[in-house]
Amino acid sequence: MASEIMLRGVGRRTGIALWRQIADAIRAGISSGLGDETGKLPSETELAEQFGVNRHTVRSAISALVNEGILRAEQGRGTFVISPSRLTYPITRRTRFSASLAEQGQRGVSRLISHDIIEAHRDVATSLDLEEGVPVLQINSVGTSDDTPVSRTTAWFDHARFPDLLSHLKTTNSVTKAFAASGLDDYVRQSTLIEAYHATLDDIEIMGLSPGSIVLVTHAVNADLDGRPVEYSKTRFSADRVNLQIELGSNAAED
Amino acid sequence: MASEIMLRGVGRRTGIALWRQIADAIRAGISSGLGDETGKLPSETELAEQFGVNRHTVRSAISALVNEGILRAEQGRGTFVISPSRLTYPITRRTRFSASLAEQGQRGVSRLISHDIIEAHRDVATSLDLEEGVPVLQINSVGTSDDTPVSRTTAWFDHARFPDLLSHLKTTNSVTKAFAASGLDDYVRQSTLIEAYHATLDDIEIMGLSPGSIVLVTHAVNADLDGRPVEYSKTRFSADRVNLQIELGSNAAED
DNA sequence: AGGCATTTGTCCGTATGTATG
DNA sequence: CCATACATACGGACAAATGCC
Repeated sequence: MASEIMLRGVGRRTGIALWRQIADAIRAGISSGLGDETGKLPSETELAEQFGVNRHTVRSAISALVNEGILRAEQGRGTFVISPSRLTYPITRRTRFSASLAEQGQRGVSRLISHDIIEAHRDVATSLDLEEGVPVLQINSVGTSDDTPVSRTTAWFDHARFPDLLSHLKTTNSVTKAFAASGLDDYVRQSTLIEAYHATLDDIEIMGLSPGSIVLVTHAVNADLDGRPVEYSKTRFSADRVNLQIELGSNAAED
Repeated sequence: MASEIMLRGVGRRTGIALWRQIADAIRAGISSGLGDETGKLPSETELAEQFGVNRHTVRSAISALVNEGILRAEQGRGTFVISPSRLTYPITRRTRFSASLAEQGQRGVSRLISHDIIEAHRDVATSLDLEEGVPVLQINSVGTSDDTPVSRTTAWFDHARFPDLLSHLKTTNSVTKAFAASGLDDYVRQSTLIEAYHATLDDIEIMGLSPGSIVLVTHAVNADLDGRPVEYSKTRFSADRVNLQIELGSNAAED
């Protein structure tokens, strides 16, 4: 079926090598159902025709994707898609990190990789409704689904209000449970801002992305039921591996 | 002030030319407050040092951004930022296209550029809860803020239910008013899916983007107050020009 | 006015990466 | 594998415009 979704979209003298443009197009096409039922891509010659380039150029693109672990090339048989599907990450008033990932990917986990007590600077202070310079707990974690890193998060918490949060985080490995152990039973998503940019070197290293790939960034504030912010987080999702699903709430008549 | 936000992040042999990586970094840095109060960038020599490249390479990057209309270079004086700010587009249960744009950019308009009656195929049919193959109205429009295109939308409507929608759209130039003229007084956002990918040639032409830049895509379903879908739309935002702001609704306890 | 530092603009040549056939 | 053409990146030198002393 669908194998001419991408067709054209490559240009020259753009500062982006043709082989990378084609690699990006194939990677994007895979999530929208490129490749037949067996996951077999069109032949190099066919792809070269579709994109209007030389077969060598297509080979460079495929070679890069094989290197990323997205494709597998078998001599005499063809080129095959390895991980065909894209994760859908829900954003709701009650978004819970680890739970959401686990629902779709079989083994979704969030792993704490570093932490620190720092002074809140502008963005963090305003988001958490604190004075600049007060101590906040900053944690970095990586979200994984089926052994593939799909996101990385930096989150900040008011250290004065939750002095023992870090130790709870380490034992429970869950923000929700750590909050509960700190006496906060429930919290809701207060605001979410979404932007997108090209992966930085850090993104590339930590999430195993390829240069030039896209990162979806959410800036989120969670608040307790009184509306006081308790967590500010910045999560970078690999746009090749996840979509964001916004749930604005019940769609019954609102009044 | 802030002029070393970007610092590093360029790599070689990646298939993406250094000048384009640097152009992307500068473009991204501008929205996070690069350049001093007067909008003056560091000199070409300084930038070259910061990025660890030759001055000529920085010049290529700047030249591309001047061409995009983002920077202005003046011999003997320096290089200056022209349009410093990024638009924030809100997504709520009651998102209204033209109104939202108009609030921030002074002159936000949505312009209809083409339309057609076509047969619904899979995505459209399932999103609108119709049978595949039934006639639907498809419209293409471009959203503009301050004479700069910031988004382009393709939207589909059930032709059987709203046979006169197109003529209403042409006269009112507003989906909300056209719905009202067709007897639908109110509607709410039912679902929103967000993804991101590299700009296609169409995106580049229609929105005046540069190759390799990023497009944020929202797939949205609007429904009447009985929950029946009335509009399915796919909007592509220039990620360099807009952020998406998610409003999940009141954050009082929900039960 | 002149002199000088700073900054962008233009030219040269050369090495390497990219793309074709 | 090979040869060829063009884009990219570097290094250096100098011109042109600006602003300040």
